[in-house]
Amino acid sequence: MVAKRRSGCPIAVSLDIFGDRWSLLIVRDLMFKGLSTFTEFGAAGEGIATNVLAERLERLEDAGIIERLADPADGRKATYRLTSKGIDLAPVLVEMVIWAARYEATDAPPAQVREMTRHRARFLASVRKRLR
Amino acid sequence: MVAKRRSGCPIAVSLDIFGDRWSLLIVRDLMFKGLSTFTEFGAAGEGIATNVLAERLERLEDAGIIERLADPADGRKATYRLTSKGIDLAPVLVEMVIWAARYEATDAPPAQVREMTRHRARFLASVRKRLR
DNA sequence: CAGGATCCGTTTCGATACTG
DNA sequence: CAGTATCGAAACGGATCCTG
Repeated sequence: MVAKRRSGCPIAVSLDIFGDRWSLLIVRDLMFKGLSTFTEFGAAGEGIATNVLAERLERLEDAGIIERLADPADGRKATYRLTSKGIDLAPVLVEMVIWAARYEATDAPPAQVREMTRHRARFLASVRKRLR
Repeated sequence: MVAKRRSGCPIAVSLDIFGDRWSLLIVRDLMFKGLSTFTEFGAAGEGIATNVLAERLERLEDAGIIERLADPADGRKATYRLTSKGIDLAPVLVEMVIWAARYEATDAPPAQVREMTRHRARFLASVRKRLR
């Protein structure tokens, strides 16, 4: 990891998360789709390779955005979930979804997207409650 | 450019913008720093190479997020500015800045960041007004 | 000189195969 | 199931060159 360069604007320091396609998708899957295991991310994403997935999960964990919970009964099994820092990414994700639904979506937005758009605050509250 | 894969969630279709570090920085520079020329982006960013900058400007223009305005008097000179689609990225950027300022910023947030955090709606309105 | 385009060595990515 | 190892392909960044 290269040392962070200084900048007047704090967006810059978070580019490792925001500037990466896979990290964002993993957070989305955790936040909106209720996924939590390695295999689920691999299957549900848009085709992330296993090595890349492993590296991004580690990076997100190092950044304190997700935490890894090893199953005490079965060492092989592990689940991931968002930390409070990760949950606080919800407004960012929601704004992305709203923007994308408006300008980029090709098919009709699903119900969840409509809920985000029409009742943003209520939707955010329900996400927080569910993930906590 | 690879064909877009289908997905239930519209974030996926916008990864060309959201999943790229440089595109995000260019939009930020246009939106919050008032930059508008090739050279300004190159100097003010965190060290983007000219070839990469040229390609991202083209990509953002193709996506309809920025538009290129050639100076009719001086063919050498060109300025870029956000389209309305690009301006509508403001809420996303603002949420990113707020999040980053809370969790990642190492130095005290500048005045602009405080304004975003404390008076989000007012700040967004002023951005819209200035960029229109 | 501004705004790129081209070339090229290096890094990173990603698909597949493999392993505890 | 949850990841490593490998390796070719793509992207990056730096320098330089081109064009108006």
